[in-house]
Amino acid sequence: MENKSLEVYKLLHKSFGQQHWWPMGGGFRPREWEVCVGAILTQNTAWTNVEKALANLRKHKVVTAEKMLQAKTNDLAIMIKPSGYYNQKAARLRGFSEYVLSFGSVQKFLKNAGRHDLLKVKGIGPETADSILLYACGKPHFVVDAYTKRIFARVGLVKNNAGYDEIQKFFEKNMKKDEKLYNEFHALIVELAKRHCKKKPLCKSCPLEGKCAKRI
DNA sequence: GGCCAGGACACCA
DNA sequence: TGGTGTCATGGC
Repeated sequence: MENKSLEVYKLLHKSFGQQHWWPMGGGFRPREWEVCVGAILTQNTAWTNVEKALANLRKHKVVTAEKMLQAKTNDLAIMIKPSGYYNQKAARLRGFSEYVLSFGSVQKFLKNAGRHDLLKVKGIGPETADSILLYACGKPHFVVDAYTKRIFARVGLVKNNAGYDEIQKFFEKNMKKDEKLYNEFHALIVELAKRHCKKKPLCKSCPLEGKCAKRI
């Protein structure tokens, strides 16, 4: 069978080039812990707002799971306020920190984390879990976000009403389980969505030949 | 001033 | 099991 998902990957990669997303990236390589925090803070939130929240956490030196548990939930909420849903996310960050430290250390968590148990942590859904497993733990879990659903439904590779697991299975079945490939693919999908949104459609220069036009 | 952004969860029928 | 409301800031 012709591998359509890989074909889309190649088209995007050819058009946009290497994305250098964390933690593989070029200049700035955040520590794995910050990748986990970013995955939680970016829930339904623009990344520019997440960066402001991360900068506040660095400014107050709340840069480890231990520090996050030591901080008061209210103080944590104020630090992450720019990322929105701050009360909810402050509680989620503390709950996640507690879970991570139950492994003994962040390094042990990164090595031994499993999707099934991660999903039991309050505030960690499928996308956040897979983002953490892929970008922090370096394990080959394909991340399915809202862009992935819209784009691949539009080009006709997944059903409009397909659920998270179904879409993830589509990619993981059709491509080799490769952490670097999944990392780059997800980054390219986000890049396509950024460049080709309702306000500034790429139209003629869209790598998917306009099939994903209108709104991604 | 409205819409949207790299979701998840509680609640209800 | 699926649909709906809620959480909330900042950029355009």
